[in-house]
Amino acid sequence: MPELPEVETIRKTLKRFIIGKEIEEVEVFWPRIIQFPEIEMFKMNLLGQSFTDISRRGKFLIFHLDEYDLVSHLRMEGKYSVYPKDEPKDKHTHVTFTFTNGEQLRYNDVRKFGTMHLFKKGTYEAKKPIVQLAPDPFEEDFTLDYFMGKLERTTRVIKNVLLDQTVVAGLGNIYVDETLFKAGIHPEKRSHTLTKEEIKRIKKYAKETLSEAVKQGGTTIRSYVASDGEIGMFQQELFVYGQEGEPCPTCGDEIIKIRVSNRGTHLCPSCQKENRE
DNA sequence: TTGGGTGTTGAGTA
DNA sequence: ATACTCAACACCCA
Repeated sequence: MPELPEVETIRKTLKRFIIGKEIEEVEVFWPRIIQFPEIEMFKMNLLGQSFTDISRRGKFLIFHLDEYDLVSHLRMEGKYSVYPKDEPKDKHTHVTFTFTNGEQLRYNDVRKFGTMHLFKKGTYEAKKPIVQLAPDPFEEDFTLDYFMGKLERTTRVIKNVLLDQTVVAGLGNIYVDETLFKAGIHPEKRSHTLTKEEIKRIKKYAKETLSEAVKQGGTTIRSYVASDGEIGMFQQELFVYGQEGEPCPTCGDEIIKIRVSNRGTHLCPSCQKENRE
């Protein structure tokens, strides 16, 4: 499900529901989701803790509590929402945090791929999975020099490099395709062959695409909803993702779908040529 | 009915 | 270093 814009939307909406709420019980129905520490310690550490804030790094949500930080990745279908605790749970609710006020924060994940790590406050940045995460396009240290340095040193195809969260955080399959379309670059172009101007365009359009999508509350293709139940609206502004067979908004040629490293990849064959002079 | 595809990522293997 | 396959899991659709 979520890439940076969806995670950011969830962060903003969920904040309103949980800040200041104190946890009195934690239940885990699918143990794999809890990566660290082991389950009993995870539950025990959270008892009596109150949520103070939610932040985001790339596609990770970071829940800040009094003495701990909870690092959560939604992978394909993870969702959070708050209910009265006696409302019946849906069959895909795998972790619940019950508050002292009778409400309950629920983690719902149809495919059960999501992960949670709980660390002592202030230590998560130095630990996996956050430690190896690159800056996202909104962060100050995502500079042109940094980005060029990364792209020059690899022969991999550009689409794969942009999906690599240790190069740039936050982009997934939708926003990589949109970014490369706007930049006029073929997704299978080798990273080290890109010119400085092309790299500048990728950097600019990655940021622009993500920020427009945040403004629209994310993209809802299938299942994504924010924590208040609202769907995203950015799908109306997609140029290539899911648009195979439609005319390119720039040149009118047909948008095609190919496979790049086994990921569905959408592009305009006229605007994004593999070898351009 | 079945198999291929889905907004993600990590491990294992050459 | 890179590429490829598989795995985690459930659902949808042709």
